[in-house]
Order: sequence, then structure tokens, then C-alpha cells
Amino acid sequence: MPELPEVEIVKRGLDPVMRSQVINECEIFRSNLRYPFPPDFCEVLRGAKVESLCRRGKYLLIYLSNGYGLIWHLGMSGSVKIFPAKQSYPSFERVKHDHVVIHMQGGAVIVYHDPRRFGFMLLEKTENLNCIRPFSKMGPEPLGNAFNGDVLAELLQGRKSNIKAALLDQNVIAGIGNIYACEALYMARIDPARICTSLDKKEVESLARSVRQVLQKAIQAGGSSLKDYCHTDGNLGYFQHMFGVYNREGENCPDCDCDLSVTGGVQRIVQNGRSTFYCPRQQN
DNA sequence: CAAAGCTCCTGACCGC
DNA sequence: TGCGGTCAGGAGCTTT
Repeated sequence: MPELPEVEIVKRGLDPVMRSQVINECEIFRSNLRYPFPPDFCEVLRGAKVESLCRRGKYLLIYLSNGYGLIWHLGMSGSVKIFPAKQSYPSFERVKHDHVVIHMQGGAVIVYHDPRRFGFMLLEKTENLNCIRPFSKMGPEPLGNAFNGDVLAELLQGRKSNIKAALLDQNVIAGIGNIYACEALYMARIDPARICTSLDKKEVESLARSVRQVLQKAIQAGGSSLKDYCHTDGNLGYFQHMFGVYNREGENCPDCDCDLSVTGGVQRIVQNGRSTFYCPRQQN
């Protein structure tokens, strides 16, 4: 479940093997992931030099010298593996669910693996990238300079949904998924069921700070590895060991020492069809 | 327009 | 041991 921190870690892993390097060959092993590959997908990549890589929300954007940008989303279960030049000879073993293989001129091989195939790769002219969906409507980067309590207050202005759903809406803030929405609300000590408009200025300030902090800490920890996610070198992130509430139903949260037989510990509820984990004693 | 529901997919897990 | 049912969730689409 790659969210902003996991995509950022993937980007940092890809950068040294892709930036300023030429793509020698691209192979796809099925015609579609979530969406069909563009018909000229491999041709556009082949021979192109990678100018730069960036992350926008949960998206990876790879800018090519031929005027195209590769739009790459890891969906729910996507992961990227890099086989450095020395180890890629004679050839790596392609395993089940390896759908895309990119060969760099220096010999490194980049493999996209995605069992559930919620991920996708698309192409778009670089000049159009900011004008097309989802980027044209996407909310601000929570780790960017342009994000703070005032901005968040403006974004939540007049919203009638609960605050958890708002954090998950990519048109409000970019990059937050279910894990970090739960963790940010816990860190800010805000009940996930609160309606956006009911939050006062102080709470919104606290939430904006918590969003930034939880994402920064997760990046420092190499992201969260649950089920499918791992780094480009195969190592796991360890932020899942630092969860306060996510996936911890029935346990004490880090700031509670209450009697579990009385309080039941961290609760799991369903909001908008998604699990929410929270501590009723800390978040209200 | 906003908000909520539905859908895609596979593997893990559970109960019998 | 096997088998069917349920769950997980990002985001586009549909419905309200």
C-alpha cells in the first residue's frame, strides 16, 4: 500500500540508476495493468534519456529527453526492484507478477512487480502534465513549503465529510492513504469521525503539523512494509513498527496504560468503506 | 459541485 | 487438506 513515504523511497532508489541515464530497452509482459499500456509505450521509452525523476502525491513522474513524461502509480501492491549492473548478468529470474522490465544502458535492470495490478504506467507530453487529471486537481504536497495550518484550514473550509475522508481525498492533500491518515489523526489527538467544519483553528494547526511529522518520520524509517511493499534493493521499511494505532486493534496505544479488559484498547471502525484505527481515550 | 457507493485484482486468512 | 467466503485498499467512475 504505497503512500507518499513509500513512493518517495522508491524514487530515491531509482534516482541513481535512472537520472541522466539512457533506457536501452523496455519489455512489458501483459497488455494492461489497471489501464492498458499506451500502444507505443516501449517505443517511447527505448533510447530515451531520463532527465529527472519526481514524486507528486503517490505518483512517480519520470521526465524523458523526448518530451514525454512517464506517469507511474504503484497502486496497492506495486513494488520496484533494481538489479544493479554487476548482478544483472547473465540475467535475473523473472517471477510471477513481474509485469515491466526496463534495461538501462549501464546494465542495471528495473523490474515492476504488482500482484493486484492496481498500479499503472501512462505517458503524457511533459508540457501537458500539470494540465491533466489527476494532477490538475491535486491538492498541495504536505511536505512542501506551501503547506501549513492556514492552508489546511482553507482546504477544509465548508467540507461536510469527516476529517478522515478529507485526509484521504487527493484533491485536498496529495499523498496520504489509510495508514498515514490514521496515524496523523492519532498524533494530533483528533477523533477521525469529527466533521471537518467542527475543527477549530488550533486543531487544524495541530493536524497540519502531525501530517508533516508522520510523513517525515515514515520516510526516515524507510516507509512501512505491509504485505507487498519493499525497497528497490529488496529491504523492508520499518515504520510499521512505529504505528501508534494502525493495525493495532485491541492493543494499548503508546500513550495509554489502561486496562484492556475494561477499555478494549485501540478501536477499529469502518468509515466510508475503509478501516479506521483510533484510540477513543486519546482522540476526541 | 460534494459526498458516498461501487468496482477492479490477488493473496492471506478464517471457519468448517 | 481443501474449499468457499471475506477482507485489504487507490482512485476513477457512477449515483445521489
